Amino acid sequence: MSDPAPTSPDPSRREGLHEQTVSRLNNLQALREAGFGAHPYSYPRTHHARDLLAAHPEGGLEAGQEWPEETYALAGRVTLLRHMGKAAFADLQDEFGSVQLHFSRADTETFDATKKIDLGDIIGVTGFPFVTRTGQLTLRVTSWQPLVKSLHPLPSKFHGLQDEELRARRRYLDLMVNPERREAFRVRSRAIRFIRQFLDARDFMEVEGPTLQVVPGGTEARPFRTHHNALSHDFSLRISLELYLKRLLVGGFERVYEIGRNYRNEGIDRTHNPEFTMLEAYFAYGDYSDMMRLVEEMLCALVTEIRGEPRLTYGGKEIDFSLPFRRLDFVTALREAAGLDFDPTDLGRLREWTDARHPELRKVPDYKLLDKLFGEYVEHTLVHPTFVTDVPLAISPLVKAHRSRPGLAERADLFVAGFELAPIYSELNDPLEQRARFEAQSQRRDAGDDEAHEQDEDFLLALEYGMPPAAGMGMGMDRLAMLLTDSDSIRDVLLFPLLRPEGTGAAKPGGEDDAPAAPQR
RNA sequence: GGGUCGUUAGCUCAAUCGGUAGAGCAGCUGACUUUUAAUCAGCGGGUUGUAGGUUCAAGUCCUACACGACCCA
Repeated sequence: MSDPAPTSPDPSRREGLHEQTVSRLNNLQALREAGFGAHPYSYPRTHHARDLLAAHPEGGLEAGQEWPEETYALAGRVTLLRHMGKAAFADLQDEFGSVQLHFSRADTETFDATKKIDLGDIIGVTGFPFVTRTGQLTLRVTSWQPLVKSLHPLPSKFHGLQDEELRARRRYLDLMVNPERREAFRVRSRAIRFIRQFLDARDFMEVEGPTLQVVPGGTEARPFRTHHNALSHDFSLRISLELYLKRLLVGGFERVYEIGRNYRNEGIDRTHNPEFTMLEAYFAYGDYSDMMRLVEEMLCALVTEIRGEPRLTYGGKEIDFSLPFRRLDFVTALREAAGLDFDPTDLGRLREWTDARHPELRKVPDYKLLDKLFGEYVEHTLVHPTFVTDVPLAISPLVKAHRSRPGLAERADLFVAGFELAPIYSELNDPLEQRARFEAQSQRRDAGDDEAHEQDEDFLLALEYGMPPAAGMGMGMDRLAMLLTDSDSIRDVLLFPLLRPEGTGAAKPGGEDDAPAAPQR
C-alpha cells in the first residue's frame, strides 16, 4: 500500500505529486478561472436521488418523456462520467442511491467546464427529469456547480475496493465505493436504536457509567492503564459496565441499562477487538429466568424488525429466533457429549477422562475445566438461539449460587451460531458471599492469574447497604451486528477497527505475550 | 507466541524453468449531442512492502523485518 502524495496549493511545489493529483489540481484551478467558487459553504439541495427515482417508477417510462415543470436540486459524488462532445452523462451518488445526469451545451452555459469534473468530485446540480432513448430516467442538468474536488482517484469503479487492509484503514473509501458496507453499518445503527426503544418502552432508564475506573471489574480481562495528571493517579479503562450499574440498583434505580464501549488489552481476531460495544441491563426483583424471557423477546423482535421475519441467515445457516428459545442444561449437555456421568462438584472422574483424551488440557485448572470441555464439545453445535443454563459457579464470581444445585450458578449463557452472545445472571447481592468470592479470586491472582477479578472495596461497601435481588445481562453489540449483517469478522461491523499504525516498528515489551482471548462477555 | 498464505501502476489483477515488468479501468491529447463499465485513435505512468544475500541475471530463490489475512495457542 502506498500513500497518496501530500498536496500543496502552490503549483511550483508539485513535483513529487502523483500525475493524477496534478491533473486534478489543474482542473480545480480551471474551474476557479471559469468563475466557480472552489469550496461553497452550502448547497440548497431539495431532493435525494431516490426521490427522483421514486417519483417516476420504472414501469411507466417511455423514451423521450420529460417533466420540465419539475425541478430537482441534487448533490453528491460523481462516480461515472461519459463525455460525448457536446453532451455528457454522469452518475451522481448520494447517501441513499444514485441517478444519471445529462449535461448538454444546449442546456447549460457552463457545459465546457464539465470537462474539468473528475471522478470523485462532489457537485450540486439542478434540472428536470426526462427519459433517455434507452428508457433510463435521467436528470437534465440546467445548472450545476462544483462543491469540492477530490484530489485522488477513486478505487476501481466496478471492482470496488477489495484490499481488506485498505478497506479498514481508509474506511471512507470502502463506504464510498461499496454500497453494501454502508448498508451493513446502517443495520447496526438500526439494531442499537431498536434495542433502546425496546428497553425504554419497558421502563428501563439508559445511564452512563465511568470509563475511567480505579478497579476495573465485572469480568475477567486485562485492562488498559492510563494516568490522570491532576489527581496524580493511575486509572484503568473499564472492561465491563457491570459494577457501576449495580451501584445504581443500590441507589434505587430499579431498571437500568447502558450501551457503551469496553476496553480489553487482549489480542485481535475475527471476534475480538480491543474496544467494543456492550449492552448491559439490570432489573430489580427478578431472576435469571425472568431475564431469559426479556432477552428472547427482545432478540425475536429485533430480528423481525431488521429482517422482516424472526429468521436470519448467518454463514449459510438459517437461524430461527422464534419464541421460545431452547433451554439446555449445561451439565446434562456435557454429560451427553462426554458419555460420562460426572459430578460437577467432584471432578475426579472427569479429570481422568479428559487427561486420557486431551493431553493439551492437563494444565487447565479444575475451575476452568468444565468450561473448556463445554467449548470443545457443545458450543459449536448451538446454531439456533439456545440458553445454556446453570453453568459452573467457579467461573462466575458475581452470580448467585444456584438455589438447589451445588456447584452451579444461576447463570444462563445465550449461544447463537456457535458463539456466546449474552450471559444472563441472577445477580449476587449477598455482600458477605461477594467478599468471599473476591477473596477466592485474589488467591488465583496471587497464583499468577492476572485476569482474576480484582477486589473492589468500594463496590462491596455499596452491596453492604443492600442491593435488591436483581437479574442482569450483557450482550456484545458487535457480535449482534455480525449476526444481523452476516459478517464473519468483527472488523466488518466496526467502522474503525484497531489496526497497527503503518510505518512504525512493532515495539515488543518483554513478557507481554498474548494470552488466549477471553470471551467478551 | 507458532504455522500457512499474501503485499507488483491510483484501483482490480497478470508475469511459464531465474532471462527486457504487462492488461483492464483510472489519467493525458484528440474525435463524438442519448451514453450505461460508452466507443474510437494516440500517449504517459513502476525503487515489484523494506533491508540484506545468492546469481552473469531476482517480481520470481534465501534471510531478516514491516503490514495484513486465515488457522492454532
